[in-house]
Amino acid sequence: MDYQKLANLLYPNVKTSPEEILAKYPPRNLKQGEVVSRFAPSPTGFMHIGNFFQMFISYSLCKVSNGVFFLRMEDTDAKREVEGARAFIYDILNRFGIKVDEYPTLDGKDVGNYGPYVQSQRKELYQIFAKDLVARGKAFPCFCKKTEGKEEILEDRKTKFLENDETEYDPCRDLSYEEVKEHLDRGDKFAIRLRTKNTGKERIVFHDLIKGDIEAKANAKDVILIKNDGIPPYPFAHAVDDTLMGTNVVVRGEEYLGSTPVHLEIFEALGFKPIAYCHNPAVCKIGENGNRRKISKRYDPEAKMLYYFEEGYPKEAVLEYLLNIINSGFEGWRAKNPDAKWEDFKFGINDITAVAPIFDLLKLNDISKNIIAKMSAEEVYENWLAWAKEFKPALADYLEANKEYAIKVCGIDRGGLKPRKDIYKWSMIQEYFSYMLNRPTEKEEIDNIANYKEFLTEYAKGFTLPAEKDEWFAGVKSTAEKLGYATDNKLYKANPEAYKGNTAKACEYIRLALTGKKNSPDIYELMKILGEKETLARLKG
RNA sequence: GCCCUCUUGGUCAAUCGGUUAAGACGCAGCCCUCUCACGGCUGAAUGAAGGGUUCGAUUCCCUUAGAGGGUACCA
Repeated sequence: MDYQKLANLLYPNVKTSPEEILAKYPPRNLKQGEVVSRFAPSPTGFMHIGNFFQMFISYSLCKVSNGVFFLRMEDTDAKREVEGARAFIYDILNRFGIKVDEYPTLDGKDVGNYGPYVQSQRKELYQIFAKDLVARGKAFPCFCKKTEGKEEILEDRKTKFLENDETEYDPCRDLSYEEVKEHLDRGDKFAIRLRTKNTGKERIVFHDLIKGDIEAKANAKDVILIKNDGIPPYPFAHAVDDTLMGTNVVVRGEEYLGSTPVHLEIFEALGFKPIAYCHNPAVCKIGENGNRRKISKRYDPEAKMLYYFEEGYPKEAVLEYLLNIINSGFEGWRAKNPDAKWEDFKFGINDITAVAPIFDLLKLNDISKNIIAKMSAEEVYENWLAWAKEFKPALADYLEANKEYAIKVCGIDRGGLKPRKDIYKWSMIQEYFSYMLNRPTEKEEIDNIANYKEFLTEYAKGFTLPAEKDEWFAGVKSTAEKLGYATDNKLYKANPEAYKGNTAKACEYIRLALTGKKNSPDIYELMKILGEKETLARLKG
């Protein structure tokens, strides 16, 4: 069989040789240990935490090694493309401050020397390598009926392939030149399949950066290299693209682990050096049946990366949380370096998690609380305002019109050694400090509380806001004492019947009058921010 | 069915043959205190099961179980 002749029959217009292409993509000039990796999303929807998780591992490996991180748009499946999805990918990356070294711009230009970075623009490249494979007898054209639905494919395969799991040789692998020509003359479309060299008995070992050495059965299927629409499915595109682009670590989801032997054989057939793999597990949730299940956009709002912005989580909180579940070294590092930026964490390749983590919103909240607790009142205000501008314009207007006051509110119990840690997302501040932004409503119920009115009437008499907290507290105590409240808690506890209540009770009344709530930050601090006039108005009801 | 991966408290997890099996979140209690929070202290809670190997297994090996993934002209 003259394979070269066959190749020319299949691809009469492809004249370029693989060598010429390879020469155009010289090896990158890298120092020892520098990682070249990529984020290769399909523009099929809104960015999912799983994509982001995987991207973030890839990005971190590049960053810690001072390597190259690039973006490749995998848009070979035009049917699944969703409008706006491309722009959305860039939007999320930008929001999180993820810097990409090489990428395709939205209007189709390339930044970087190893493009095109959009797969749909690389069709010729794939055909050059496919033709070469045919010419060397390592691949062949397949004219089997293309099927639309999965069932049909499987039905088709049942009759086509052996059931013994040893080999899956395609019936077209031994078509003669004449038979191929006949098909072509009839106008039949062809796919290209790999002519596997294996017999189903061979085993291979490959190394995974997370899981270590993995032994598996070598590929023994004549897998598709080029679909009959001329576009390669993932494995062939991966081999060609990542080789030409100089990728040296491929970070991808665990779902690819099983097909790695296929990829390895394709690399070998092409004469390419294999690339290191890092198969990361999926982010999970506990399902209704108590088992792990992949976190899903449909059921879990937190699966969508935009969710964190809608809710108003600081981006650092989300990133740190992810680092926390990606890399077991992070939390310890954070404990030792409480004030360092997350960017300074030395991401250890050996510490990447091998177990599918269960997403824990409570932990995220905790990390977020600590991050927000370290911010100044001005920073909180700016973040809150930026969030409101995007998601709650009316609130943004209020915040801008009352900037000074709003900053004071943001500053409540902030700073100092033991800052308050209640707030973990911007969207909760408005409700949290609602009583500072508006007078409390639902007064009637409060007014009916026993002794409430009596105390406040007395307390409001001649009320002035002292300059010192001690003085203020003395005032509260004096009113309380006058009305028969205990100001010494030990005495009160020993004999509660003798009193109307204690200082705590008195403070509760004041707090209710000011905030409408039984819990709030320090009363005196609130009074100072509200001002004497507003405080008095609220005390008088 | 077959193939691959994973399995330490509720969650994230440390240990890389010898520890009273760290730490964080969450939970409970106590202290502080004008409430709540913060902070401090204390506590409950973990090696999937069964076999080996070893003086000694959470750690190494095997079996089983469970979970996840794959088994497409999807990625």
